[in-house]
Amino acid sequence: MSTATPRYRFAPSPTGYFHVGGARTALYNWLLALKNNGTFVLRIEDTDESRNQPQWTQGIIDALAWIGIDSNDPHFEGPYFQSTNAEAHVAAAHKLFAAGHAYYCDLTTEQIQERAKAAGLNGYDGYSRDRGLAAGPGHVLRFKVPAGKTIVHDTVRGEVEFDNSTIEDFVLLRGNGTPVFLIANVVDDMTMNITHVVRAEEHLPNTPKQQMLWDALGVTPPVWAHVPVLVNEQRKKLSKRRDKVAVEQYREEGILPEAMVNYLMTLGWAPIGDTEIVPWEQIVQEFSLESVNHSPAFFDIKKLQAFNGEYIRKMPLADFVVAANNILTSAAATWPAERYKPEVFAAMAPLVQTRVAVMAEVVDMVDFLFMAEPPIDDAAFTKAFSADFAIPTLTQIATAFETIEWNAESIKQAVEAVGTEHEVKLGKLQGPLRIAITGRSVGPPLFEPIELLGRDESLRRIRAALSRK
RNA sequence: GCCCCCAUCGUCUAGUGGCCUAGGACACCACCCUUUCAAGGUGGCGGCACGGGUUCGAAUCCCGUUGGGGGUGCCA
Repeated sequence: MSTATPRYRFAPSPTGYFHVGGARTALYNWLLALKNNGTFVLRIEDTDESRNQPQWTQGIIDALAWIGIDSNDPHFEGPYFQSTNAEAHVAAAHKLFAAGHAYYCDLTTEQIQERAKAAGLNGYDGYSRDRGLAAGPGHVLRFKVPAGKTIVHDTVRGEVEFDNSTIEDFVLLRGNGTPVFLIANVVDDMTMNITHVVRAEEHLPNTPKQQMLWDALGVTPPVWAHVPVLVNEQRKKLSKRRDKVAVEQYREEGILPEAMVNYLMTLGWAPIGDTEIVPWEQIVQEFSLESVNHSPAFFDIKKLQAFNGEYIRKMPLADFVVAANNILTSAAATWPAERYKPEVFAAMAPLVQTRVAVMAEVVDMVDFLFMAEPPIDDAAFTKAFSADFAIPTLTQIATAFETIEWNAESIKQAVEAVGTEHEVKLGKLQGPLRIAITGRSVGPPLFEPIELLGRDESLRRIRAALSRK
């Protein structure tokens, strides 16, 4: 509740690739820091014995940078590592013990369960509260939850009341003396002078416990805010196991960071007016925690892609060409690298830009220009060549192609002339031609790429298709 | 089981007691445009979970029901 510079924090654990839900939480904290001229503190919560991998930390920093959270920005502070502060966590726990707010217990998990079962209760019953145990191997330190109620003031949800009798005496220090998340998290927030804790709703049940810790340690708790979780189509919290949640994966597919950020911000919140596609600056200006929804939001990949398509179309052509070149020269390319011709793609780019929702799609859109033998879709081939006009018109088109001036306009005219003669509309007529040239039944407009491909290669492909039958 | 949160078109949302005959976006459908496919344009389909209150008046306030979700670790 400090009146000084607000300090927000994002505290992920480095247990894998970066989760879109984490991205959203980070974004909230970041934009609040920007909006209120505060600080965004990155703290890596790496105290899990087994699941941490150092390389994930860099992954987090890279992913944050990708969505615009720049570690060089003056609003950014960190990263800090929770494991570094283990001594402070233990010290705080000892302080709690010394002050009578905590006690040691030697019961094993199995014994606790047995007792609970016998008593018809659930969870730990406070058995060791008054046994006066000292620290020792296998003794956990538990917090002595006081009687009464704990009221959490949550910026997004209002007041949430918990009856302390429903909260068991939770563990602060493990049997081996190491601190547990609840205390580590609180002590770190304290030492880092965090004023606002903005995190996902799954932490709401932890909050009364943490608030009791702040109180017992004699420090005013921060402002709490719990934003709703992101869910999948089954309305379950997004999970690494069954859902596509890796930010890195979306990046690789060619989701633009601006689109990802904009989309994420429309989950649980909406900018003023009838437009959802808005610049980040506007979001920073209009956003408030008080206005975020209270219910979980479905992370809809289709809509993300629609946003992305719109962002792609809004890009200046030159930027689009650069972005596409990155994909086209990456491992995603389906042709030998030396066959790629940037100038050929550049000529095609305007025709491609309105036709892709994610950048990865440009590969299939132009592959026939760079592959020596683009594979032919058999079903599409059979269908296109089953028309009785197919062979005669295509044959005639080939003949015309031998002598016409070689540019898109006259190529189009030549094809149209054949269509007029056979009374076949251009839409139908181009079917066999398209298959012959591209191997597919759909794609970008045909005549420009035919020009780009060149007379000889175009004729070769048409004749190959003709003799395929 | 227990604790907590939540509830507007299929989905994301606008809406903070009269401006609501409930607005927009994605998806879907139709038409226009058109060189296939897109893009663009126009139009359409479709919603306040239910039941009680409060009020002159309720999507908006209260209670209950139902339905969802989260948590319930010596994980974070």
